[in-house]
Amino acid sequence: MKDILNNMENEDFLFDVADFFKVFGDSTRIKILCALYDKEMCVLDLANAINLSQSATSHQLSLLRINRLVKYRREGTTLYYSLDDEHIMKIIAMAIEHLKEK
Amino acid sequence: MKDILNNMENEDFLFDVADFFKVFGDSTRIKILCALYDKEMCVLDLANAINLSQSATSHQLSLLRINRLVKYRREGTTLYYSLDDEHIMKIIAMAIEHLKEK
DNA sequence: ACTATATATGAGCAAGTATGCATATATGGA
DNA sequence: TCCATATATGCATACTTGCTCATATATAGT
Repeated sequence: MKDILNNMENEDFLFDVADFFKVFGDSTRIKILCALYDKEMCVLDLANAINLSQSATSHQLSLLRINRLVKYRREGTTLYYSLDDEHIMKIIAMAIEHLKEK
Repeated sequence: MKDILNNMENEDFLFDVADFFKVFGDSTRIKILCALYDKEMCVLDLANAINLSQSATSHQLSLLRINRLVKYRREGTTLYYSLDDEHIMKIIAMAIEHLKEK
């Protein structure tokens, strides 16, 4: 890890690492990701499931999209969102395990 | 994951999960954790290593302490900080792997 | 072209947070 | 006890962020 710290080029990389965690650091987004683990969902159903406004849900989905944690497919006017990467739930599961231990 | 969402008791748990990630969602704290991966360090050396004031460094260490990510041992007036859990760097390493892929 | 439905987006606000400054606390030595 | 060194902490501030409201965009049907 020392080489990561000493190299200025890699200092930028640590920002990326922090930003990556930042995406998971919000309970609304965690709820969205957990909901999508079970099945793909459209925005309104997702909003109802986590008890949040359509707008707020869409804003958060946009953030998750930018960070490539979710993807979507269109069917008419409806967008069905799903997880972009199996990897993601493993990371959340890891955190859950860690929390259960302590 | 569905049962986590539907159960109100578990809704609190999702806040804990988000809070856990929130601690990692700051580049200063990531720098501290990476620095401590190599060896235990006192506050001032740590502050110099990551180019931050003593005060700010201490504030962040306090946060890391509360969340049980770091521990310390005293030697005179000096406190030597180290990682509290081997588990922690695995989580960071997982994020790094994820970022390298995309 | 008009309307309805589903979603996205920009602006603004309130709440949270990271940092620096000043100061307090703690330990050890003279 | 007084001083020096190392660290912690309360407060103020600038910055970030998640939400709501209003509005824009997109698709499909009539």
